[in-house]
Amino acid sequence: MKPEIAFGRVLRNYRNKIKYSQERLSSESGLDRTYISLLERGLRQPSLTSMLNIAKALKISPVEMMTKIDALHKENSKN
Amino acid sequence: MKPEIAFGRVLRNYRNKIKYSQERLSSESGLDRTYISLLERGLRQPSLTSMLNIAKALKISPVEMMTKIDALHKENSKN
DNA sequence: ATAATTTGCAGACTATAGTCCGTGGCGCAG
DNA sequence: CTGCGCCACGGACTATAGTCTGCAAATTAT
Repeated sequence: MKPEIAFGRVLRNYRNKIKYSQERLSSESGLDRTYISLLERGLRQPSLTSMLNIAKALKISPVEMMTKIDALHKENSKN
Repeated sequence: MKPEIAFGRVLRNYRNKIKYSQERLSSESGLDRTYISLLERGLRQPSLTSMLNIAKALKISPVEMMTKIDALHKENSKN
C-alpha cells in the first residue's frame, strides 16, 4: 500500500480513537484543518516534522505511529 | 533538537556504518546525490516516502530509524 | 424538522521538498 | 604532481507540502 494511504488510515484511526474532530486535531498539531483532511484521504503525505507534531497531538509516540504505517505499507494489494 | 538535525545525524550514522558513499545511497534510494547531502547537514527534512526509501536503502526498518530520530529529537539542547 | 458540528472539496496562494546542472576543495593512492 | 573518489555548495528549476477562505454535503443532536 502506498505510504500516503497507509498514513491516512493510521491518522484517521487514532484520531477517531480519541474522538477528536479534524478541527481539534488541527489546533493541537498546528496544522491546517483542510490539510488534515487531505492527509486522511491519502492525497498528501507529511514531512517529518508534521508527522512528529501529529503524533504528539494524537498522544502517541512517533515510533508507535511508524510501526502501524510500516505494517500497512508492507501489505500487498489487499485492502 | 530540531527534527532535521536529528534526522541528518541518524542518516549519516547509518550510512557510515554500511560504508556507502552519498552517491551510492543516492542510487539505492532513488534520491538525488545533492539532496542526500542537504539532508545529512540538516538543511532539509524528508517526506514520509523519502524516509521509507532511505531506510530501505540503509537496510534498516523505518521503525528503528524513527526510534533513533525521536531519541535525538527529545534531547534538550545538549549537542 | 432543523440547528449545530463535522468533513469534503475547490481555487489560489506561499514555502519547501527534491532535481539537475556544475564547480571546487580535500584526502589519498599511484 | 596527477588523478580519483568523496563531499560541500551554488543557482535555477519543478513538484509538492502546507495555508487560507469559503461553501456544500453529510452527521449528529435537539
